[in-house]
Amino acid sequence: MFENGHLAKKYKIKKCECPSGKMMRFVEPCLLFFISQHVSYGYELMAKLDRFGFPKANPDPAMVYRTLRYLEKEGFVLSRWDTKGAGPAKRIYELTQKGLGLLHLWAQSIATRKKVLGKFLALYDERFKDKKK
Amino acid sequence: MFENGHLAKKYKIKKCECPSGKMMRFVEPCLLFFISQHVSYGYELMAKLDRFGFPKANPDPAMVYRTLRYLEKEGFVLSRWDTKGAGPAKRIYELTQKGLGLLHLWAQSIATRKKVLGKFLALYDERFKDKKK
DNA sequence: GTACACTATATGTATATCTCACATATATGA
DNA sequence: TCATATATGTGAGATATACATATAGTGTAC
Repeated sequence: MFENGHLAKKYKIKKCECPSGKMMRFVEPCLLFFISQHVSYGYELMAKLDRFGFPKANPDPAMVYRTLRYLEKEGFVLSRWDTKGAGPAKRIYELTQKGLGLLHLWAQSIATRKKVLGKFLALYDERFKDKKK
Repeated sequence: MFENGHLAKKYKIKKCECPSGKMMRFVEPCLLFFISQHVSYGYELMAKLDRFGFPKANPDPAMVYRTLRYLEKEGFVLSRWDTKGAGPAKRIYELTQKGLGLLHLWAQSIATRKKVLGKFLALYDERFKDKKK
């Protein structure tokens, strides 16, 4: 649903036309980054994703697990099973050199994107500076 | 293809794993913003999109025209045919109040996303500050 | 007078990505 | 034993993007 209910109400936008503002495949760099900090596994990584704007309440396991398997298939991460700890077995992921490279690529890509958003907001603010309450 | 060919080369990422960093449905706010500046039409709007990172060389008409028709269907813009000028008839679009509202919603959403990207980059820079050449 | 480039709008389809719902299994405590 | 928390996954459908193609008016160079 809307993040800004009052604006939606003001302009009579009833249906959720949801300007999501989400970035495509953004889980990927997030997972790579977390793994670069410390080896980890799906369930743990999933819980960390709210730091980057993913919904804390009900995170979606589908994207996380599928992305992790994809990253391993392509050689960006390696996994091994951990059956030592309590509870069900965990699939522990660690970053490869190639995965580190992909993270660096993502970082540059994200920096570029941030600049574009900054430009949009600058022009937007300039255009509507008088109309602000 | 890659925006950063040298990094891709360095880490031997051959296939285009393309971290696109693109935001979902980003054409929509761009079109709304341009129309908010001045009434316009598809072909002209398409040419302006490179200001927000869309490829200048071969822009994709499909997204532009389909988004414009969607925006009109939902009442965010109005259109009329302009047969006066030279060349084929243009479909001129103008913003409605509802469309202005959607633009404001988008702006807030984009500001939020920019913050998230900033946080990612801050943590990334902190993590890899020593490794920078 | 016609071939070509430029302007202008639009659709068709394949692929990529996301969302939602569901399925499975292990350990732990009531 | 039954609910709950942990843990990993898949399937189907919806949505978004990418790439290709279709149609047509206008100006101009030959």
